[in-house]
Amino acid sequence: MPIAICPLPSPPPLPMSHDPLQILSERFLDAMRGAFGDRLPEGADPMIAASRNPQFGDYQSNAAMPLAKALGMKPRDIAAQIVEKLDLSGVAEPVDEHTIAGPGFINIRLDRGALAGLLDALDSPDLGIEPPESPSTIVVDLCGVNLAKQMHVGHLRSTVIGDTIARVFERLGHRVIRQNHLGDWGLPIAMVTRAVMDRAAKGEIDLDAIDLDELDALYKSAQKSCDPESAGEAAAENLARAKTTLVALQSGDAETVAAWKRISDITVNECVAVCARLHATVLPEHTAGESTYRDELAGIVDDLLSRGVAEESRGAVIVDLKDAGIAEPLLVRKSDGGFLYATTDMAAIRRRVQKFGGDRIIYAVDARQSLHFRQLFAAAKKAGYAKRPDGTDAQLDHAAFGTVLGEDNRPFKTRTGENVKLADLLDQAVERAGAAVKEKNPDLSPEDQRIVAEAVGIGAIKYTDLANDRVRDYVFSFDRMLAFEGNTGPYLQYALVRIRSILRKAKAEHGVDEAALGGDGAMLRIEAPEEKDLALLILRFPGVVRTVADSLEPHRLCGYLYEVSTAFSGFFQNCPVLRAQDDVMRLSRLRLCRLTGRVLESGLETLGIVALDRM
RNA sequence: GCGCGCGUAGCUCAAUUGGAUAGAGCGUCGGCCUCCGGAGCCGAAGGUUGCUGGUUCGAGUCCAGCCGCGCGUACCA
Repeated sequence: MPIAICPLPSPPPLPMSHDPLQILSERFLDAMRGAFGDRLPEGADPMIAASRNPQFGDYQSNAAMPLAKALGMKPRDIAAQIVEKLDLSGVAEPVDEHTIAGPGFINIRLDRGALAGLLDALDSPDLGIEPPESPSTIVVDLCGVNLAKQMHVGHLRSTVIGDTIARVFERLGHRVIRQNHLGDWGLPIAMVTRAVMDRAAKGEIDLDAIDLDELDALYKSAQKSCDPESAGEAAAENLARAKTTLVALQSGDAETVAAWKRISDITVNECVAVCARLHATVLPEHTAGESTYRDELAGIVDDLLSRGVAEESRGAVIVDLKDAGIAEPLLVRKSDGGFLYATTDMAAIRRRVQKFGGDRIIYAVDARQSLHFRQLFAAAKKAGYAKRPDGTDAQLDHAAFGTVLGEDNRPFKTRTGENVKLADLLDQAVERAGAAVKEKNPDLSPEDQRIVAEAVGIGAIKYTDLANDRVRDYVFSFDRMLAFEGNTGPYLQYALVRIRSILRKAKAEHGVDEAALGGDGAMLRIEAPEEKDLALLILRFPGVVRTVADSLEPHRLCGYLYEVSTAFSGFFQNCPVLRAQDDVMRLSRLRLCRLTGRVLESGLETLGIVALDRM
């Protein structure tokens, strides 16, 4: 098909996207083709971006500079020729002396009518995020609790970050499969199972009534009893009994399996309850314990050996990864014949890609396991376990996160060096939030205060965890996250509360129903600078959600929502809504409020943070 | 030793994946309530982005080498 050398006299009228980045990209690409024709390099990018500084317009194209070399021209001349062919009718203001600036930046200012039109188009049920033409299947590994152990801060990050990543892909219309890779197999599990069975036999515990706190204590004492350092002579015998229990468990001994199952149920129930309180979608059906792979492990190793992917070394079986640039091999079988977590993880990749149809497998796991995942991913690809039906490999990502630190900059622990129980941490946040709510809004009923405290306290913890750059460590501080100032969860919740308050009042005092504000009910008029700032931000929403999906960095959504909230505050301060000069302006501003509120609602929902009517 | 990560205002953190004059909050100083929720808004001061080179029109961002901190590094998970 021949390429049109001449610029089209008018842009194609349809389809009209509401994403300015896309519209401008198309217009600029047309202009670039018009200006340079066949000389335009393959894949030349208009490089449209929202401008950081209002003085440089609303959007800018940085296309001219990279083209300088290929075209053998000065960037400013290139920019001039692009602008010459540029048709921005119906989108942006005409060019002026500021259009080309610096080395060759092309600055664009949307015209007010187009801005309103774009906002209007975005004001759809999906807020400008259309379902993908072909949805992908995304598997998210999250939570990762261990049998007979309470959830602690380490699980907080995996659960919160993993759930948010899952929500982002769901928001974009993809199919998401959550996997809680429960640590329910192996020698440590056998130790605690043995301990539980012994105590039950002696009548010291009641298996029907035992709770996770007791199991947690038993887990620790069982570990100690097998450690020569603390148990001395008895350790060897205890360890031997644990190994015997492991064999019994593996061979399906009814009594052992029953005890193990009971421990598992208690753990999963408690985990699901904590996750529910965290407002994170982790349900019993997402549980995929290591035990569910137990029958595949021998086959995995045999398969790897028979195809030459793995080899024997020092009595163990390894996958050599030097060709992938990794010095350390992946161990898939110990010299005593036992399997390792790497073996299980290999089986998990195979299941997730080849059985579940995963296109992208994402692990929300501590950064300290980086090497393990580099090895695992390389080995899985080498073995072909990540291969999709079309022959290409699924994308494997380790969404690594840093450590939660205490005020002393050491990993967050109690004074005695124990892990902090996650449920206790949540209680404390809710209690502190409750005190603040009581002080700031004493008129709320006790019941409402309780609901608000729960949403604010939990939201504050989650938001802090999500708002920091994922891979960095961060310092846990109730005071900072509950200060209700700056980039915090409560600030976003408050911004939304104010919006909802206005909408309630609009109905009560002006009879304006919220539903009537969509579509033709209220014409948008974007005039004041604060209105324009807010409008431009709202238009960025779909792009931000996609960026989070690409980068797996939820903090980008947090930062964006914070910007929307501050822009709304500026608007709210300077632009009277209910007391606007006339009905048209009032309706326009109410609609802008509602649209802002919908972006915040959708954003908070994607972060898994509860939106409130009052606080 | 080797590998991975991090280093940005006094403190806690951003910076549209290489774009223009590095931005927020806290703290400090100064303003804004006959006004839709003040848990708010506006302003001021505060920076050699750990150091030194390099790549290019352009570097907090990429590369190399140092410095500092953290975490890993063959049979725990």
